Amino acid sequence: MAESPITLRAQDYATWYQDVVVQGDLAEPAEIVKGCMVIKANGYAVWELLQHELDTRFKATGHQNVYFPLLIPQGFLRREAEHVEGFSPELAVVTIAGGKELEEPYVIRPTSETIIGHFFSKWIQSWRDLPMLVNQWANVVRWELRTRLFLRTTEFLWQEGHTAHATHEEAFEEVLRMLGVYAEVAEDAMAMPVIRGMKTQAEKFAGALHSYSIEAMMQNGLALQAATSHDLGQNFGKAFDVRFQNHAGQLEYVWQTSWGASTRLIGGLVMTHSDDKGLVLPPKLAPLKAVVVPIYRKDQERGEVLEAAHRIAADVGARVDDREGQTAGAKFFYWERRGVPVVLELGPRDLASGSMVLKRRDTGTKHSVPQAEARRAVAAALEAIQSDLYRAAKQRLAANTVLANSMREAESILAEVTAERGGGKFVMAHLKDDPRCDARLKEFKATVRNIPLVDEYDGPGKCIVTGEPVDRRVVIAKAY
RNA sequence: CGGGGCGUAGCGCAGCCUGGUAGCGCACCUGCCUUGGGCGCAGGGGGUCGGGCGUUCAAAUCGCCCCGCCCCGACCA
Repeated sequence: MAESPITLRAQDYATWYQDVVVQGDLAEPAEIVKGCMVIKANGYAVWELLQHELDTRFKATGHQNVYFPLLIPQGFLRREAEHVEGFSPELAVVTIAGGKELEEPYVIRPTSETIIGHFFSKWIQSWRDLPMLVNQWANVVRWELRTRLFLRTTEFLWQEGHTAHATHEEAFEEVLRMLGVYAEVAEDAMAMPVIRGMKTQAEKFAGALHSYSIEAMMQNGLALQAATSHDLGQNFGKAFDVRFQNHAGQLEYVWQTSWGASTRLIGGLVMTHSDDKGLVLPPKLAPLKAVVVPIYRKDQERGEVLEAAHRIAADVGARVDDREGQTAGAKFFYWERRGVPVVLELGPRDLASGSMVLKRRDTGTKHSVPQAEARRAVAAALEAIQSDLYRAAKQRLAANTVLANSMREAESILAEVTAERGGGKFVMAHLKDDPRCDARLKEFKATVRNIPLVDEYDGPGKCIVTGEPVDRRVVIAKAY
């Protein structure tokens, strides 16, 4: 028996993750371009399914897709003080183009609030132009020091929604609406439970009034910020002079929002469901839902088996793995590593009995099914896998969430946690939204993930740093 | 930027200390054989040993310089 190409989770979780991504043919490190990755066909197909889940919901909530330039005049970033401070360290800048030094360098967009603010100011004159609801699917570049496939790469793919509204109330509704869209895609399509909440002032988006996030728990207990939605207030409106005339004829600055989710979601998908054998994909995001692996010895068997395999595959919408020169066993491992939810085994014994063997990727269980019921059996299995994966993830989240009532307690729970070793928890504690409190957590490399919108615990309590009253517990964890 | 490690076939590595025909496993190609969880046998192709300079009759191996990558730290709305 060949040795598994995948490091065991218990041995080194971070290496396991990298192995699953590479062996599952999702992506590989670009190597020749520091910190970047090549998204391979299997990974890109997952991304396309995710895009579809998101995009249809964006459109259903009234947004239209647009596209803005990759390059942004450097001066644009400086117009919003917090924004430039937050992003400057991680900018890639173009200083030479067409063989000549540019008078004003361009930055490669790390996000597009600034350039979109510029155009909003051209497009918006009247209350009749509002709300302005646009979304962009794009690539962005952020020069991070530490990269990991999908979770944090120098260049990544994402969508960024940008909206402008006449009132703060309306903008705030939009912020929560889109956070809800993200949560729905995470939970329904990705089978990944999330906690909706507000970021602390220390952790918010550079230039926002408030940021909101959905936070998921990976198998090693680390948190992953899966998507964000920002209440930008009038900050960018003022920086880019985006004004409109209200019903009374007065000029007002617009209230803006922005919200984004990226290819990072694929990393979350991997670390929510996959196992020591490799990738596990929830059926709704599996590019291939089922594969038929034919098994035969003699030429005569081969013909009969392949014929039945193609008939069944057409019936259930599966692919037949009819590659020659590879044994059935090798094919089982191949599809297992790639996360295909259901594998149907079909050999001479099955032909004789008019059945087939259905194997679930998530549980590894096999059972025999009459060929006549193939379609129904596969559909039922896919449905069961989708809901079982969600249930298991939800259970893990609950099992690894703990309460803490002092800083010492929180620290002792999280101090030794790393991405490699695992053992992470979501520590629920009362903490004031004050950068000095965030700073105390940083001493042991933890952060406030968010302040949940819905309090599922014991309501008000005393901040474990300042002793001041706060109205609910926050999520403290180590994060990617 | 500080500390550590590594560059030898597509991938993973040995060889270097003690200079003397560039090797192993996987992958790949051909043929036969096999196929219910990574088949086997036989034959075969593939290398400026990261780059430059030096020492030497002779350098993957010794010396100097340079480049790149990885890990830990710092950094990561």
